[in-house]
Amino acid sequence: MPAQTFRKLPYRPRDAVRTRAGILAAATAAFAAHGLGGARVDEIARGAGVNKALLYHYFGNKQALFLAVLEEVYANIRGAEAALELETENPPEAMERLVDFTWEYFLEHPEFITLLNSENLHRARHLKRSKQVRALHHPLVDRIGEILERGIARGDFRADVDPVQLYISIAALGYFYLSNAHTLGTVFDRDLLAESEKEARRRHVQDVVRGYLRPVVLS
Amino acid sequence: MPAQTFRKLPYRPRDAVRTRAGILAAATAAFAAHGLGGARVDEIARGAGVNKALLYHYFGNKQALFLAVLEEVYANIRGAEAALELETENPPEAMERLVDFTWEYFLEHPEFITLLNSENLHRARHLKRSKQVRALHHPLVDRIGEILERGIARGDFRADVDPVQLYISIAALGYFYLSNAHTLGTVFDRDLLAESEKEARRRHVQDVVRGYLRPVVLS
Amino acid sequence: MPAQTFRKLPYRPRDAVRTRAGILAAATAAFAAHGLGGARVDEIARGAGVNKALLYHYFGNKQALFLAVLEEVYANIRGAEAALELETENPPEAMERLVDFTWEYFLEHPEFITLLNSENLHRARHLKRSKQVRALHHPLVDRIGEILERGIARGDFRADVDPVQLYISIAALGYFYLSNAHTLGTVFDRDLLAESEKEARRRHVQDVVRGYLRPVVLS
Amino acid sequence: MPAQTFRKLPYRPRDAVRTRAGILAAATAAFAAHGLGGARVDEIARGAGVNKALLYHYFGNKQALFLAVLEEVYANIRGAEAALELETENPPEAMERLVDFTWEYFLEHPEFITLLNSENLHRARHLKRSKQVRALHHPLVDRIGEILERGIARGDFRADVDPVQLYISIAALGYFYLSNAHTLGTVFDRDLLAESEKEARRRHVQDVVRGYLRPVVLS
DNA sequence: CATGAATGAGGCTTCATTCAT
DNA sequence: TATGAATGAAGCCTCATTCAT
Repeated sequence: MPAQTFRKLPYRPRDAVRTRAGILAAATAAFAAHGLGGARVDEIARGAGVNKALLYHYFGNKQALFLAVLEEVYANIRGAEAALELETENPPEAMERLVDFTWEYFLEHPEFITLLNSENLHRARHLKRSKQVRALHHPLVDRIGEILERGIARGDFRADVDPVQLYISIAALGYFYLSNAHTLGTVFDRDLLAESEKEARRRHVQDVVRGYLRPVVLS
Repeated sequence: MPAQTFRKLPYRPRDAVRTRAGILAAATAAFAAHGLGGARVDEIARGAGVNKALLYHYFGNKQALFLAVLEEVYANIRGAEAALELETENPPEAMERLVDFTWEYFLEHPEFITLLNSENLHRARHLKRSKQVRALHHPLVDRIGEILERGIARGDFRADVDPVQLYISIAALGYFYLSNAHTLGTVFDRDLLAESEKEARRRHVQDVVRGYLRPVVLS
Repeated sequence: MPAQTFRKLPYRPRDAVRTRAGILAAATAAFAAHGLGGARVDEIARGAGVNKALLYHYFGNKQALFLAVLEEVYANIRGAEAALELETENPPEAMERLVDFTWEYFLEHPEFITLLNSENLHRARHLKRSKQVRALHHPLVDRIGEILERGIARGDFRADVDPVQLYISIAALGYFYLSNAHTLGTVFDRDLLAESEKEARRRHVQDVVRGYLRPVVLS
Repeated sequence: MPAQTFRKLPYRPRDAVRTRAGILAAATAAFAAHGLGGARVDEIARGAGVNKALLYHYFGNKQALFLAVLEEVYANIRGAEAALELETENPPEAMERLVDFTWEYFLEHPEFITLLNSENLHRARHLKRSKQVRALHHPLVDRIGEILERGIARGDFRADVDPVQLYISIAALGYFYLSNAHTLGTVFDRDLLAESEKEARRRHVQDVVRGYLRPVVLS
């Protein structure tokens, strides 16, 4: 009840930047929890502590707001990723770091998963309109390519690896597990989100990627 | 089954069964296309060529209908899977068959993916109520376990593999690619659903699984 | 309060034709009173004693409902007009009847005027989509043409009259007076809608039309 | 008018007058295009290049702004009319000039028509509050009365003409044609706003007024 | 078994207007 | 004088569901 007190009293920010960010945050939460169609504009406005009309003033409509959210979460993950130290002497270690980062990012940002699922249900209709998002991903592919090259040169990795395929697989192994944890947990009767299970999955994913990348030995 | 039957015209028995199946088919299509929240009861009824009230008569409400759809698609995939010949002499080949089957099933049954995504958005709320679905999955885990055992015994596979983790990974590598093809295709600027790309993915998935399962060689 | 009683109790018609007509009537009243933009769907539904959703079920949207109203009022005026006995021996008398009818119709159907004004504000956007309305007006032009021909032949009328221009003038003299009675009354400080004034206008319109149609005498 | 004036930059005096006029012009355009209810305060402010709050500062509210617009357009038409040279030796010529002026004014000021229609939809609620508008119209009636008197005295005109009725008819013949051009054009399948049609209408209106005013000849 | 008619609740969006500076 | 930020009220429309036959 104190929160209310703060919101009701003269805490109307009148700070466009902060208000906009607040709306975006509330929208991210709502879209993540219920999907684009399931989220309620009313709830978002309430969550941001503003009037619905203001939301429309800033973002135009629900779909544009959804796109803004998508662009932000993409910028966030790629931003965090960019901060990784991957240009190490040791390509397998770099790869391990990338795998760990990806798994942990999904784990700590469940909204990323639901948001992308929702966008895919709509066949990426919104994202396709984005002008920034493509550019965000070139560096990622380049960096993975460089790690692979160095690793192949050193004999750490097998030679025939497509960086995009590899990245999709790294993501897939974590994303699918988390995205579908509820149905998988139900049908396999196993609490996949228990801490120990999550740690087991992390190791499994590392194993799969490492195992796959091992050079092929001819007997 | 008196005179009425004749007076009221083509009242073939089993109509009820067929009508029910028609509704289920229309519902599958609608839920797959738009998700649970996005599908319209009106559209389902129209698609099945029946009155909305009849749909309620048969299934009670939208959510129960959704669960019926889920149960059906799970039964379908597990049924097709069960028909696979995996008890071969050659465990790597059996594994390859399972991987191919899984990839191809997802490819040919895109509804399976959207339906599960939708159910996961709802944290498997409906599926948890199902009494049949769990039983459906025991054989799957058992069979994978058997293949692994035989393969390990023969030195085909590494020794530390959890069948459930493995199955989740096999599914993940295909499912995520297809489920997120639209966003991935957009951000990587690549048509992941082109025939050649799909075939490349199939090979990649095989490579990953085979690579992972290779016994660990100590130098 | 008895009306309510009837509406609230099992007087849900379940008679599609009657319900539809009721909605149309309520819509006519509302659009006439407030224009297309000013009328409220809520008010229309309440006026018809039905739920808003039903209105959308029958008419699709507000604009389609507006068009349905327009088509109905046009059909009504042209229908009433068609019932006039104009094929008399005496063309001036026929003309007089048409003038009187037109004036009185506008007087007794003020909704016709506001509806058309509203549609003209929208540049006839809705009416242009109508398939029926054009056909409705051919007979009118033909009949006026015939009266004129006979009158000219008999020396009752001047010779150079375009039937469409004439009809527009006959309508104009009454329509504008009634349509703009409020502003005209205000600026000229005169109650143009008093009974005596209306009767005076009727005579004036007859005078103008008769005066105009008189054959031109060369001195 | 101290230092501030120089510090705050181009604060020309009389800006207020110009700003007000700009708002009025934008409002006239918007109300003419969409009616009172259909016009958007936002659009008016944008059109005037000012902040919405300023508009409220100057005019109080939308309805008061609408009244201001009405008063201006009435002042404009009566002002232009007053500049006509009607006190000629030749009453029929004076009448012809008035008819031409009226027609042409409507033609060149379509906003006048839509604004009055909108005000009449509201039963002249705003205009009735105006203190200036009534006074504006006395001279008009007087002048028409004088022309009529002189013409009757000279035997140019019939004797029983009410100046207000006559003016209303002169206005009606042009106003209704233009106001309802879209619906009339649609139902009669004729482009009433083509240049040739407009010129034909002008001549027709002149014919009707002249024909009506001709003295009644007793055979 | 099957249907057409009807509805309550709620969703997205718009808009005139006011506030704080 | 002028502004950008913010809002309450309401408008159009949709949707899952029920009723009466």
